[in-house]
Amino acid sequence: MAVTLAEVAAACNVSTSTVSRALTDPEKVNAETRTRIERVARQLGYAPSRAGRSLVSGRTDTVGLVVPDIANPFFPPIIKAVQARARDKRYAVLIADTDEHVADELELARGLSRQVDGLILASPRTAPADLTRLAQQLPVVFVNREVEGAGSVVIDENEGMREAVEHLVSLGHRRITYLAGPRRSWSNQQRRDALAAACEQNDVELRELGPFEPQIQAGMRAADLLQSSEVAAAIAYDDLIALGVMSRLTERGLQVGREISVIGIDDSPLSTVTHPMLTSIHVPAAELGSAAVDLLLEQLREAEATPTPTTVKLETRLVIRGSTGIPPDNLR
Amino acid sequence: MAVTLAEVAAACNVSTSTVSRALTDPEKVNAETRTRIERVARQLGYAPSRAGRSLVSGRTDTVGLVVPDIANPFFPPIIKAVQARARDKRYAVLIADTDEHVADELELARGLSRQVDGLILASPRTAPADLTRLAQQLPVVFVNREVEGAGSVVIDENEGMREAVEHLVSLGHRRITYLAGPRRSWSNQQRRDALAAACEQNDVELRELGPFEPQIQAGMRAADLLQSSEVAAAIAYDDLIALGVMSRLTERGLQVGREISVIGIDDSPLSTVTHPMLTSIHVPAAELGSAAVDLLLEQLREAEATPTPTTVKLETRLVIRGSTGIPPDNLR
DNA sequence: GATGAGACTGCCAACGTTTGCAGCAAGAGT
DNA sequence: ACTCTTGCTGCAAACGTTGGCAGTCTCATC
Repeated sequence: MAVTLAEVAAACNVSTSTVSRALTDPEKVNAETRTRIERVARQLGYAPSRAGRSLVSGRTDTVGLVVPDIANPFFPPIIKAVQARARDKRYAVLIADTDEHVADELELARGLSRQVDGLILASPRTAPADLTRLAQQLPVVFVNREVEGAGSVVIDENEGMREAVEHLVSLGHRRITYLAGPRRSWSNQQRRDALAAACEQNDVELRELGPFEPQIQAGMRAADLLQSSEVAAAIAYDDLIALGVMSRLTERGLQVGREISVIGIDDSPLSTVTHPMLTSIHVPAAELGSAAVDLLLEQLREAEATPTPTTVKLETRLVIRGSTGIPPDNLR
Repeated sequence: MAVTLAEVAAACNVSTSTVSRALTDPEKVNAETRTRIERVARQLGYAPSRAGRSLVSGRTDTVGLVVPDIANPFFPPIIKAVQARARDKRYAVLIADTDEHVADELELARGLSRQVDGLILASPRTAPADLTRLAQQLPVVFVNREVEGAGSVVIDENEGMREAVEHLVSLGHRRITYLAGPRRSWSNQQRRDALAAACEQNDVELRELGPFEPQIQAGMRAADLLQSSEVAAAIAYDDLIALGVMSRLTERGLQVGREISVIGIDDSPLSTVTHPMLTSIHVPAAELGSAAVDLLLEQLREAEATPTPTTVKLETRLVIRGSTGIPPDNLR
């Protein structure tokens, strides 16, 4: 079917080994034969069989990527960055979507682990022990989560949160509601802690509603709860929740950015489609993705040597748009 | 490293062939030995090597999926459906994103073609001849595009467009502007034709602006052009353009749904986050994805026999929300 | 002219799986 | 007692690639 080394070899009157070397280890073979082989190979449309190669090398030149929800606009930029970086390094990417189903996460990762050299898990919600065990079986890099004994790329929410709280305070807010993400989510913990610290420091009262799934629908539900409270400023676990909140509040006749302020996290492309546009804490999604690939490939290179579990931390910052403003007098 | 057939065989005192048969062709081996082998295999955590298997079978049990832009909310539902259906059938999915870069499309597809059994190309913009040639080299199914000699899954925009035009007419509109998609896009042609036919039938004047890339930014640009025209109703090539239009118009103080009506196509999840919510022509994205997989696997089964290039056509319908309304008196 | 070095190249085994063929034992039919 | 079937199992080849090892040839050196 496809052109094999043997056919190229026959056409050149050399052995398969020579052809193999000519194409992968150019300086090991006579310049003249090499160019001849290269020409014939190109002419015949030769492409190495990945199966044959990986059988002997033990590698697959493929990395796996597990995300909770491709439809969540936070992830596509990460996915794109992962693919781009992987492609640069001649790796293919297998993607699995768990559909926010925590139970499938580990199963999908295990399934993938048979056909990849390493794994990138984005925002996993599986129990720490299981993740550590997984990381012992093959190189794994976690995005948005720190795991014992494995590499990870995380964001530091503190700066962004501090800016967000200071922004609200400067507008006159003294009370903030946190619209929490999934209960067992690692990044929900991080964000909540960062927000609590920032509130403490600025003498702001912090309340909490939730948990909510990172979906627009959940945000709409959150809006109703929020509206019946006495708080005029909300910071949501992510943009989707924030957008759901905005959508629902607007629908109910409230003016977001005047009567109530909403801040999201992720600064996804969607932040700019609503009116008013969503004030959001920017997360460097693309960097998250490419850093994860770099870290993973590093681990692959070191192989069995020292796994050196590194954590890369990326900064966040507030992007102010129209969804935040001065609170009404009665809620200052 | 990983557990192999040979190890299981040794542990069971049988040959590798027997183990292989026991696990893939159960009725070919004695019931007793089979259960013993199955037990040991599970115990040892045996998992077949995909490389070994595909070397002899010639298959990879993987399908490729090429999309123009993961970040475009139209595609995630398709991707999810493809993955889900493929997983059911024990296939893995390799995804490639062309970033709307037409030139990369074919290159990515070719690269993928070496490691997959078949390919699904979503909304390709490559020239027909190249696509036909690609389809001759391996099984390919096209989504949102009909290609000579290859299977495809497309949508029939006619019904949805008819409903959209009738909806606008019933509100009092006599003029509609089409915000065109990319010039060489097959589905742009389809949509434009369907719209033209519907306008003709309803005695509506049709104008056109564009072309625009399917991105929110482009929609914003479209909004300014639209606003300076004398038309109070627009149907956009897709939801992203429509959302960009709405966002920009709202920003400039116009009331979408009153002073101007906007209709999108795709009915993506985003349609409900804006205010007013976007009236959109619903496209069955999930069905598009699973139908594509079904069609592709069918082609794989038939193998070299008869490629039988089938076209599956899915229906569209209008979903009325808040972005459409009665036109102002001076623009009736 | 013998020796050694160096540059290329070919042979062959190995990777893990599947599968056609042959072997074997046990039982059925004559 | 003989052959024939039937049911099960093992042998060995094949898939395409890589890489260690050894072989050949050329050329310089003494």
